[in-house]
Amino acid sequence: MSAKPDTREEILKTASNMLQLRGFNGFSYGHIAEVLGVKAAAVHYHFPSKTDLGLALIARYRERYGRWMKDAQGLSARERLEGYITIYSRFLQEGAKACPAGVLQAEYQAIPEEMQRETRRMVQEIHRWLTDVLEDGRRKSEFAFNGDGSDKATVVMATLQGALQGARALGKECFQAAVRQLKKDLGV
Amino acid sequence: MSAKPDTREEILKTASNMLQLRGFNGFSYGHIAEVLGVKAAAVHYHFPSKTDLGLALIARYRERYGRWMKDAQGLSARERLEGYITIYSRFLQEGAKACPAGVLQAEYQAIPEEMQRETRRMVQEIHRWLTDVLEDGRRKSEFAFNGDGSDKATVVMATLQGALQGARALGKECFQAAVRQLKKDLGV
DNA sequence: GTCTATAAACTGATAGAC
DNA sequence: GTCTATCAGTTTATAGAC
Repeated sequence: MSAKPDTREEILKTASNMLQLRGFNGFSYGHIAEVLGVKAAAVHYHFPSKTDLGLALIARYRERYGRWMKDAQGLSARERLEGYITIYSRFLQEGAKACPAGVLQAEYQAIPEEMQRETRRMVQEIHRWLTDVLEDGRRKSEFAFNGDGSDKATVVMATLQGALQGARALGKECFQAAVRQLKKDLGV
Repeated sequence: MSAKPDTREEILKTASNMLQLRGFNGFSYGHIAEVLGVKAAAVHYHFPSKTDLGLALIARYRERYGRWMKDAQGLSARERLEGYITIYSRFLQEGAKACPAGVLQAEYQAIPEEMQRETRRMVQEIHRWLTDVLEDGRRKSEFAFNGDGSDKATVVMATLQGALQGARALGKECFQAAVRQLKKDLGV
């Protein structure tokens, strides 16, 4: 198995990297093709339009988040939060990648409408999940914070997203600093 | 006065809007020219290369921040923080604009090296200023928070930046929610 | 000094070769 | 089914008109 080159998967991997490093409008079919050693038109075979490629990327991110959330279901709120943070921490290790949702939101007005819609869905899904984790954790005294759980989820998401981007200008320590503070603010 | 059309200033205004709404790679000289009712090449007269335009934009943002910080010097830490938040709040009102630094960091690897450097300077400047405000405020018991002032500044910047972007997917309330939580976490 | 006509390179996309 | 040759439109940039 895995003997098949599976160009489609290679395209998605390459495009995902470029999206997180350069933004959706920061790479072209030509860039992807160059990495894979094919012509740009070969990429068009697998993803006819760039919108198709973008939608496939978002769908992939959503699937992964979904699978991950399902796997984490049994864990304590604290462990789930820890795991969530680890996802972002890994992005940083993989060469200062930003959060996909963050990148897409940053250039929101410059991506196709369908991608805007799917981006919204992805973000809303994560926000709902995180709200639940935080409120559950507070009920069980794993976390301590004031105010709405939904508000706190907004802060946590925004902070991790922003800190990942901030790491480009302030260095990687920026992200660890943000995580430290976030935890302090959650009484962890 | 102000009889002169001052194309240069019009270009900067238009480009600034587009940068905050669409990202640096999300607009072209053609887009700007269309808004101003001239040809794309006319824009090249004022800013020979797109890098020149980008650098002028960042310089402009830095000047404004600098002037604003100077004007705020006499104020209490709490007032300075409030003013800082208002800057972002205004971005949101002006049609869901994102923070310039946030946008540039999001597509960091896809902007010219000189712009990366100037972006870093801008972010570091703001970070230093905010660290000072937070530590000063804590000394004078205007704020209450644990940990390093620099860490806290990282969180505040990242959160506002992230929340402004998050407003695209979660709605404008997202930003107010983040501000509410930030203030709670500062004991304000 | 200011802008337009024009070119060279790139980008997204189609038609057709293997 | 998979990929290459090729095209039309855009984007950045230059040379030259007013």
